[in-house]
Formats: sequence, structure tokens, C-alpha cells
Amino acid sequence: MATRIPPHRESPRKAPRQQRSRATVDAILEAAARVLAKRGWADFTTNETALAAGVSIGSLYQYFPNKLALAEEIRARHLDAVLAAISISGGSEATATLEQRVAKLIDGVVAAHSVDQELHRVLLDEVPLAARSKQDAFELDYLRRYQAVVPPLPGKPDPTRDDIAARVLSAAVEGVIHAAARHGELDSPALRMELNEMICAYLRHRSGR
Amino acid sequence: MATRIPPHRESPRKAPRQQRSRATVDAILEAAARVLAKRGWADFTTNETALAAGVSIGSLYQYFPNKLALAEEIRARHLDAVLAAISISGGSEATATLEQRVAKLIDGVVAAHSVDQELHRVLLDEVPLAARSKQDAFELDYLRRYQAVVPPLPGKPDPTRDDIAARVLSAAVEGVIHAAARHGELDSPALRMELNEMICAYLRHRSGR
DNA sequence: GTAAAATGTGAGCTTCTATTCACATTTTGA
DNA sequence: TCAAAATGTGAATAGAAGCTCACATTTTAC
Repeated sequence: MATRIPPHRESPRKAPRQQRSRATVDAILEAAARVLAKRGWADFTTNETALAAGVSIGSLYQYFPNKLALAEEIRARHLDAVLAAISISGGSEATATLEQRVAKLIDGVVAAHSVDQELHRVLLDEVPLAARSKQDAFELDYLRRYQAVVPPLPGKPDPTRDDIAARVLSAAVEGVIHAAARHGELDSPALRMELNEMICAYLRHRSGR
Repeated sequence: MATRIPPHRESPRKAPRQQRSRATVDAILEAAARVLAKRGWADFTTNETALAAGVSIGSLYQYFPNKLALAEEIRARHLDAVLAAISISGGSEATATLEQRVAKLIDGVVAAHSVDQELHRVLLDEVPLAARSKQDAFELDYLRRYQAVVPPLPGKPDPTRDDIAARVLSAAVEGVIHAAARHGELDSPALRMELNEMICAYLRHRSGR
């Protein structure tokens, strides 16, 4: 016999305890990511997600209090994947030339945007973000990648200006990569090379020619 | 007595002929822009728009076949405003230094993004675009602004590379400005200066130091 | 073996919203 | 003056989608 007292209703939904339910949650998240990428946030429905996951709508709401929470979990997972993709291109770069280090950075960012491109676009452009904290932590982590290639200005140390430079660089690269992704030109070597030149020219200029 | 045959139903809705109806259409568009900026595309409703405009929902559908058409008309008007904002900073720049010309360009782009910032964000990030043509025409026009500051490469003329450079530049500037807008730092002089340096370093490098 | 907990189900309730339509009011033109 | 065209109205319709809940099935723990 089943429980008499309603087991649900808690707002932070129950965490899966058995293997079976963990698989259910995974199936839901994977299906949700597919549906979200395919339909976009506006046409992303929990019913279609449950159907695609092969579970009932009730099961979905057992683990996710609402549609947005589902999308946010997807975003959290995706941001981890993005950081991982970027981090692969990090490593022992002390000896390489500036061009090579920048090329690695660009490769990393391109790779990060190649992980489920359409999902990436929808998550960034369409899904509203309720919880700032996770996003902020990500951006901080992300920024470090750029700070690593920005040399400190010669003369008096000025961490504030160095920080601004890293943010300008980050935003500029993001802008170029996003535009390229929109036009399906993420793989264009010419574009990548031009971006590389811009960055190197900037960084060289910064370190006093 | 009123018309017996239903006067509506045409998909490209009737154009307003009298002064009265032109005022109605304007009121609808202005209210729609306010509501869209306030609520975002997902919560943008025709009923709230009609209410805010002080007209009945029926009047709204007299001039706009559906919600998207309304948003697209708003976008079209907004893009015109953006181009106008950028164009103001154009003019006789043949004599000015590179820094000054770039500063003008940046001022223009910042001004363009200051025209109803939130509406701008929603239109670009959230509202789906059905009609490419208008958007494409805008982007072409927009790109010209950048081509004007990109000097041709020394040596053999290479319009393709010059074009790529303009697009990289455009996307980079857009990226920086958008990021700044998101963080409420559109007016930061330090950021503007850093962006200016990046662009100038790039352009100088391109024209052979 | 068995009771309790965990998990799964899906019909249907509720809310919301785009859009229509039959009709009323105002303006135009002759 | 007055009929036709233009314009304005808002209750009503239709359909979609988020989410609940009463209950069924499976697993766990003893």
C-alpha cells in the first residue's frame, strides 16, 4: 500500500536515493536538454520533456519543482562542460610564443561553444537566469582564463587596469565567437587568424610593443 | 449601420487611413515597446499591451495580425533609431587621429545601445526573428560603419581580408558593449579607453605598425 | 515475509493568453 | 443629410501548458 500522507509538495524536491531514480533524473535532464535546444525556451514544455525522457509528467515534478529549475540544472551542467572544454587547452604554456598561447585560448573558447552549440545559444540568449550566484562563479572562473594571457602593464603595477583589460578581451572574444557561431563560421581559419592578430596586437601594445 | 461583410481577416492587416487610427497604431506600438521591455518576450501579452495603450484588444488585431508582427514592427523602428544614433557620430573625420575616429565610433555604438537599453536587449536576445531581410539590411548598413575605420592592408589589396577584419572588429566591439551594458557599465570611461586601445593597437598593427 | 519508504503514473484541474467576431461608434464624401 | 467606409469594442472561444494529486508499483530494511 502507498503512503497516506502526500509525499511530495516540498519546494526543493526530493533528491533521488535509489539507482533507479538517479537514472530517471538523468533521463529527464538529457531529454530536457534536447527539447530545449530543439524548441527554444519559449516552446520548451515539461510535457514534451517527460515524453521524450520516457517518464511520466508526475515523475518530472517529483525532482524538479518547476520548469525553470529544470533549465537551471541544465545550465549548471552545461557551464561545467564549458569550463572543462576551455581548461583542456590550458597547460604548460610558459615557453610558447604569444601567438601560440592565444591560439590555444581561442581553440578552447571555440571548443566550449561547440559543445552542443544550439543548447548553448538557447541557454545564454533565451533562458532567464534566476540564480545569479552560479552564473557569477562561472564568470569568475572563466575570466581567469583570460587573465592568464594578459601581461601586467609595464611600469607601476595596476591590477585594476589589468583586470579591465582581461574583461575587455574576454567580452571581445566572446562577441566574435558568438557572431561566428550565429553565421555558422566557427571553423573558419581566416576568422580565427584575424581574431588572433587582433588579440596579439593588443597584448603586444600593452606590454610596450 | 456597420458593414455586413466582415471587414477584417486580411493577413497583412489594414493600414490606418485616418489620423485617428494612425494615433491608435502609434499608441499601440509605444505601449507594446514599454510592455516588451518591462516583461520580456516570454511574458509579453497582447492584452496587457492593448490595456497599456488604452485601446481594446480588437483594435490591436485590426492593425497587427499577431503578436510577432507587433514585435517585428517594434524591432524595425528600433533598428532605425540605432542606425540614426550611430550615424550622428559620423562626419568629417578625414583629418582626425585614429584614436579620435575610433572614439567617435565607440561613442556612436554606445549611444546606439543607450536608446532604450532594456528594449534593445529584449529585441536582440529574446524576440525570435522571422523576417531575415530587414535584419540583414541593417547588419550591412551597420558593418559599413566599421569598414570606414578599417584601413586596407598594405601590399596587395585584399578586400576579403579587409572585410573579415571589419566583421571581427564589429563583433568584438559589440561584445564589449553588450557585456558592459549587462553590468551597467556603459558609461565607464576606463572601459571605453581600454576598448579604444585595443582597437587602435589592432588597426595600427594592420597598417604595418 | 512484510511494512514502510521510495518511486512511478497520468488524467485532469487551473490558469493563461492569442485571437475572433458580431456589433457600436465615428468619419468621410457626395 | 445620409449611406458607406473606417474605426473601435470586449465578451467569448479555443487551445495550450504548468502542475497536482490520488493512487499503483517497486525497492528496502528487518
